[in-house]
Amino acid sequence: MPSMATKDGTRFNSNHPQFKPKVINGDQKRQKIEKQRRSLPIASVEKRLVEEVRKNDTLIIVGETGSGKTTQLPQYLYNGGFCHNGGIIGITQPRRVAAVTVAKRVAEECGVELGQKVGYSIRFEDKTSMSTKIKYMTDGLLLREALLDPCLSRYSVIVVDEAHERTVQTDVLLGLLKAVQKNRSQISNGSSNIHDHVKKSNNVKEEHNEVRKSNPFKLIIMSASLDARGFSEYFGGAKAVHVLGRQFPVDILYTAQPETDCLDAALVTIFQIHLEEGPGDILVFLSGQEEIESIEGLVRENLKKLPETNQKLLIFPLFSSLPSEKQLKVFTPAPVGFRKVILATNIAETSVTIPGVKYVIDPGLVKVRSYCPDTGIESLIVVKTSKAQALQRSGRAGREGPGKCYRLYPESRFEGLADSTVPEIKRCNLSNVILQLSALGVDDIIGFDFMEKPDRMAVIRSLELLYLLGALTDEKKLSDPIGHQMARLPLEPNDSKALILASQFDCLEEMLIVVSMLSVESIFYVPRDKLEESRTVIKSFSSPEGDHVTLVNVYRASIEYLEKNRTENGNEKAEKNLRKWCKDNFINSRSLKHARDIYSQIRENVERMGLKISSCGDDMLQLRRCLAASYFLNAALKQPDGTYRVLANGQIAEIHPTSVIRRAKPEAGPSMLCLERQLELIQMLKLMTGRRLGINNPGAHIIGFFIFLSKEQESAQIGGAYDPLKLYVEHVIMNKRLVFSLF
DNA sequence: GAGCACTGC
Repeated sequence: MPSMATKDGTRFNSNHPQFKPKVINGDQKRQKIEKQRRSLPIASVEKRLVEEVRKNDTLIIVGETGSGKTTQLPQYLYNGGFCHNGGIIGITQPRRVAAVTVAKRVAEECGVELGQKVGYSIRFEDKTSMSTKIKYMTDGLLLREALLDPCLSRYSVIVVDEAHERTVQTDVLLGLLKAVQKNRSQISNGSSNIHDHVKKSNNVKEEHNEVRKSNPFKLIIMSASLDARGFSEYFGGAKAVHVLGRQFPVDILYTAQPETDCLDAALVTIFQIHLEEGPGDILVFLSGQEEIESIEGLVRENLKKLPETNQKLLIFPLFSSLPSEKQLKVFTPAPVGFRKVILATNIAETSVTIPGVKYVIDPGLVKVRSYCPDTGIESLIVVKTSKAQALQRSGRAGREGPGKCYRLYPESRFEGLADSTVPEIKRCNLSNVILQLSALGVDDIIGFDFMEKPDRMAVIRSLELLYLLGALTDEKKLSDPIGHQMARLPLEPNDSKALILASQFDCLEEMLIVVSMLSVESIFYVPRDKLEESRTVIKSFSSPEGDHVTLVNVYRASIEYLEKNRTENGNEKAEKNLRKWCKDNFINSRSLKHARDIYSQIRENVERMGLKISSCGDDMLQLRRCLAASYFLNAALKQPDGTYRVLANGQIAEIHPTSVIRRAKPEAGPSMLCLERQLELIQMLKLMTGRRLGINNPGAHIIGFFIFLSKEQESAQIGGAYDPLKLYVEHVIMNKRLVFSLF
């Protein structure tokens, strides 16, 4: 009889009819939950943990997977009286789904309605109320809250969960929390010297929360990595406690020799497991969509060559841009006698947990974002994983029972890997971080107390951009009103600036669409086998004015479809039909929905700021000018040989093959636009060193990543006080001066 | 004619 162990250790027979789940009454349910709670590893140290928090203002908790720290600790603290005096417990998560699912679970455990004592708050969704005491949220959201209330005066405890992931948001938050803690302890000691900015921006709340603020502020950092030293040192030698986890043992296997062809090695290993090992699904970690799709083809091909009885292997690709309905398929259990193989990116490392996985194949590579401060370009590169990451991957095989992990490299290579992944803050563009910190009153970014300092040149680059966008003054303070407005918008600085400009040039309605669409993952999704068909469909949206206007067309078309459908079929049906419409038009409906959410949020933001919202109808000239003015650093010149050269750094650029202006290669004619992100990729490939470009290149066409102007237009009177061409050329010159003075 | 890892406000 096959039997399975449930999470709480009870055993049940999965096939026997009498064990089908019965409707259980409330009391039984409570008892079951209580039993589960008590069986968690962390339960045995509840008293000690509460005591440690009472004794220490900052505590590091290292809890392995399955310890129950995320759901239990906040409840222990609540019961331990940490919400007295009206303060609340905030727990931050790097991901939205985690905040939501954990909050739901804890509300259930507490036997309360979600949104009352226990709630969550994420972008677009706030399930909290006046009575909420335990609040789960994303770390980014807490950062936004800090802009309105820099002392975080509502909170008596903040728990930063998954701190080992070291996202940009976590790192900024840690620095901020450290400062808040210092400020609040000074206030409670009566020696207040809190920053002026904090006082000014918080006048009303200050009085309101005076009582609470005098309470000490407890800070708890939770990490899954075994090494707590870094966090402890950063927080002045804070105490660290360890909580055991609950994981099944995973056998680690290495190859004898280094593999030359990773894909081939992965392929061989898949079949080796499939043919020789017992039941259990296989999870393979790959670097990206391309790799996944090619290995998928190879597995299918090889499978056909096997005897029919051995062909019972089901293949599931899994990556973030895959439409949701295809992603969901990995959760359906394999039919009896079948085995699943999941070909996944990093998404399966933390974000998605797939039941049934017993075997993990880890080629030891990962695609990461990297940032080159010299060129200011972000790109994606494939690098070796860290030890911590390899550990995280192998752990995916031991969720439900003992498992095996096949590392496709020799053990000696493992020893040579970095202990942990380089924190994101050291490999990304910092302009948004700096904007946020400036809004919090931090003027000296280089001196800010980061756990790990970002590259100095990267800071300078980003300061430069913000200065050129008009967000910072000469004194590196946030400018009024532009800087303050930009900091309030949840967008990239360039996009925020585009909105502000658009409000002055009567095209804010359209710019709202553009920045919303630019904020989401790629809007078109084309399956490999439908390449030809997609081309004609997508063409129906494309505008000779460029990719931005094309995005406006897509958005408008979808809204028009939705609204017409709504009046005929009602809201729910209309949304359903829209998803079908998206599929027919090769649009990723998840991305479109996301864009619509962002649109409404940003629209509300700009309304509150008092920006004028008007539409330019079908005349997109001003819209393009505003884009050129905000993305001026991407301005490039067309060379006589047909290539483009970026003015700000002299790099050779090319128009992306998916751009609607790829073919047009802008002749003299209307201005053209194309997608900045796509060009950045090409730009990266065509790096040019050395020679910097003269502005007065005869015969050259000025091109933005966003705007093309022919020679004729360049000399023509653009008129009015607003001249985008002049504007960005001036800016570029200014930028060059700045850059050179820094070298 | 080429390709975007994963999050987040």
